[in-house]
Order: sequence, then structure tokens, then C-alpha cells
Amino acid sequence: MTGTVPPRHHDIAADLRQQITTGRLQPGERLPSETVLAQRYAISTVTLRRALSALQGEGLVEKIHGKGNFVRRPHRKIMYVGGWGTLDPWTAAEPALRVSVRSSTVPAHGDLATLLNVPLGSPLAEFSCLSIEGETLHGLARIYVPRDLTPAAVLDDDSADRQALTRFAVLGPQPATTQETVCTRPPTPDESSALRIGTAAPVLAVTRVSTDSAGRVVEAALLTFPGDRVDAVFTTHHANPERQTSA
Amino acid sequence: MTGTVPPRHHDIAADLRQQITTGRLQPGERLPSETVLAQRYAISTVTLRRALSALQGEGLVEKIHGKGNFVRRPHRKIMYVGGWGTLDPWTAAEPALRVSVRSSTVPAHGDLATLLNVPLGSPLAEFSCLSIEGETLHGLARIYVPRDLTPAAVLDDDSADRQALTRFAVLGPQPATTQETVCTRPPTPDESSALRIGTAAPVLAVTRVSTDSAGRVVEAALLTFPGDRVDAVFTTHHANPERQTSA
DNA sequence: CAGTGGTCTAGACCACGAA
DNA sequence: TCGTGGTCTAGACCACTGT
Repeated sequence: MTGTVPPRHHDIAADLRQQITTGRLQPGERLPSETVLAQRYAISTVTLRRALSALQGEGLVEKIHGKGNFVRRPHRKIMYVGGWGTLDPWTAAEPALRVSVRSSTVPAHGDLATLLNVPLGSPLAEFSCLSIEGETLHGLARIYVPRDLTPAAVLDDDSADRQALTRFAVLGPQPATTQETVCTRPPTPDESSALRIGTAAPVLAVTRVSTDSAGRVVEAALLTFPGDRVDAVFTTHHANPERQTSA
Repeated sequence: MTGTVPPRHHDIAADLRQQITTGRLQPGERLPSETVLAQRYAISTVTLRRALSALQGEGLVEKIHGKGNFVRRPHRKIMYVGGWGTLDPWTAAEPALRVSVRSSTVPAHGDLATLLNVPLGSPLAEFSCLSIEGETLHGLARIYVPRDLTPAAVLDDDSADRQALTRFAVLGPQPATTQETVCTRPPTPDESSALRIGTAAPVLAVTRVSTDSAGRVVEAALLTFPGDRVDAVFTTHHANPERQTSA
């Protein structure tokens, strides 16, 4: 009576994982077709695809319909820096970084009105951003600023404010406090296709709300990142040394 | 030539999702067996299981091997409060909250030594915590404190420090700064079984490092939460009103 | 034991990408 | 057109939970 048998697809995944991490399979290389791999391992294609699915979730393999399965180039991990509201300097300074920004004016609806604490239908400036490096999508952002608080300069393509969007930075008047809520979830179909990730790969979502000293919400941002490519880091300075763990 | 046909399992998932969100299926209720559901929808069990898998990822359904599929009671979302290093007060005050804590002394190895910035093999106090409310697991934590910085009181079962573990709070001497790195990933097999979640459901992982004013690392914590049950919130106060979005 | 979910198969057909 | 991944089936067998 030894232990129970581990699922077959775990074995396959482990084998492929090792071949990738040891360099036996090179980054960018195409794996043999699923049919061939299935025959080689003497398993069905369904089982093989389960194994590949796990590796895709780990960010080791990229599946491209009609082309094949590819060993993913180890992406530099992007760092979202909380409080500052931007990508880390190394990433932000990356010359290959492109950003597509689309701006428009929309009425506040539902959750947005709640987030920004404005009446339903208030005009908001909306900025939709996609951060792109080469073929890789780093993340997408939708940033909302009340229309009457939107700096005019942001509409100029070359303004500093506009450039700030490259790093998902905070817009609008200087905030007094920034609150960021982080959660993880499966991607929506939209996000899944926009970020070119599978429906299995989780995303890291950040909801950022910045408030000025008068308590007005000056900006709300909905940020979505591929979970396997991004970390978020938050630093807290405890200015007042008080014991904080006591009841 | 209308659009392409959506995958069948999407339809099934959408139908079940609606039945759950509209209350047609009550929380805690057991769904018909997969065999029955598959027959009812006239699909194979494999396809049905795909649909259920999606719902499980969304936190709507809980699968229990040998018993059935159940509509998940809408769990209060737990909030991990960054900087403070604890669960939100409402959760922390929950009387039904139990915590299993196991403490031991381990030598610093590999990543731990790097995180804590201590020599390899230094003695560390390790606290393994599982937070439990009823049948639900909120998260698990492994907290490490250099042995020579460990308050003796923490070994008492009733001390305030010990109680603090209930909320995953910071241990050890008062830190000057706390840095928390948040990422999402698929659960390890260990975490998957410990938290009773599927291998598809992503987890939210927080690595917390606290440093005192002398730059010594006084605590490192590895926290893992089921992604669908926990948000992490971080608040930043911008004491020095400087424009931060300019280049 | 019976009933449940978990894994797997062999083969069919569809959708995408590059000729 | 061909080769690729994507979806689906019908049925088999295994593993877990309760009686």
C-alpha cells in the first residue's frame, strides 16, 4: 500500500517544466505540436492540454491558436509602486515602452459615481491606457477625473501630465491621500483578449482613489495587470512609534 | 454569416450563474449531480465540469469531492490592511474566528536569509498560522522573527502578541517602515489543499518585511489568501504636497 | 455498499494562421 | 490548403463520502 497515484497531467507538467527551467527547451522555442507531444507521452490530447494549461498559468508557456505552444521569454517583472501610483522607474524609463492613450468625456454611472463621490451623470474625463513593450502588454488602465478638476494640459499630447499616463501615475490636483485596493480574479473576456492571456491566468486589479485635503476625490483609476508579470509594492513609514499590535 | 458560436460551456456557466445570482439556487444548496446536470443540458460531463470550474473560479460554487457542488454562501470579503499589517477590525473582532498557531525555531535558509538580511543558518522563530471561521479558511501565514528579537511573551498562549497573530499582525519590536509586496499566482499544491480551493483559483500572496529605524529587519511574513475572499487595501498619506506626476 | 466528483481516453469536428 | 490549437463527446475507471 504505497501512496495514491498522482494525476498523470501533473507528471507531464513537471517534466515539461523541468525541460524549460533547465534550458533544455529554449525561450521563444516552439514546443512540438500537441498531437506529437500526446503521442510521445502516450496520453490523450485532453490530458496533455491540461498539463500545458498549468504551465500557461505559471507563465512558462504561451499558447497561440493556429501557431503552437511557445516557451515564454522570462519577462522582467513589472513593479507597480503603490502610494506613488506609477510603475517602477526602471520600467517607466524603458525606451521600448509605448502607451496607447484614448481620452474622452463620459457621464459618471453606477460604481464610478460612488467611487468618485459625485452625482450620477457628472461629466468625467476618461483616459484609457494600454502599456505595451514590444509584443508584450504590461497592463491596462482606465483613469477617471472629474471634468472640472481636469488640468487642461493633459489634453496636449506632449504635456508632462499626459506623459505621466505612461506610468499609470496619478492625475489631477495633488492628492492628500491615496487609497489602493488590490484584488485578484479571473480576467473578464475583454481583459483576456486585450492582455492576450488565457482565461485561466489570474489578473491583479488595483482600484486607486485619490483624495485632496478637502476630502474631494480627485481621481479614480481602475488598473488591470497580468498576474504573472506584475508585483505591487507598498511602503509604509511609521512616523509615530506606537505599539501597534496590542488590542 | 452571423458571428461564431460561443463555446457551449460559456452558455452553461452563464445559465447557472444567473440561477445563482437571482436566488433561483439558494446559498448552501447542493446542485444536482454532474451526471444529472450534464443530461439536462444535453452535454458531456467534461463540458459541464468546465462550466462549473469557471463558476468555482468566480467563487460562486464550491466543489466537494464525494459530496457534490454547492452554491457558496456569499462570504464577507476579508480585508487585509496594509501598513498596519492586520485584518480589518470587523473581521478581527469576529468571535467565530479561530486561529491555529504553531511555533518553532528554524534556521534561516535561502530566500529567508535574504529577506531578513541575516546570515544563513541564523535561528528564527517561525509562526505558522491558519485563520479559520467555521468551515472557511481565510488565509495562512508564516511569520519569521530573528530569534534574538523575539519577545518572550509571544510564547505565552494568552499574550497580546500571541493574540496579534490572529490578525496576521506584525510581531517583534516596533518597525520604522513596512514594505509589502503583493502578487497573484496559482496556488501551490500545499496551499490548494490547505485552503480547500481548486488549483484554478488564484491566491493573493503578500510578502511583508518590517524594518526598524536602524535598518534591521525585525520581521518577515509570507501571507497567502484565497483570491476570491480577500482584498488588500493600502492607504498613503502625502504629507509633503509636491507635484508627483511631473517628469 | 451506492452516489458523488476526478481523471482519462480515442476520436470527431471547428477555428485560426500561414502559405 | 494544411497544420496548429480549441471544443466536445461517450464511456471507462478511480477516489472520496456517506450509509
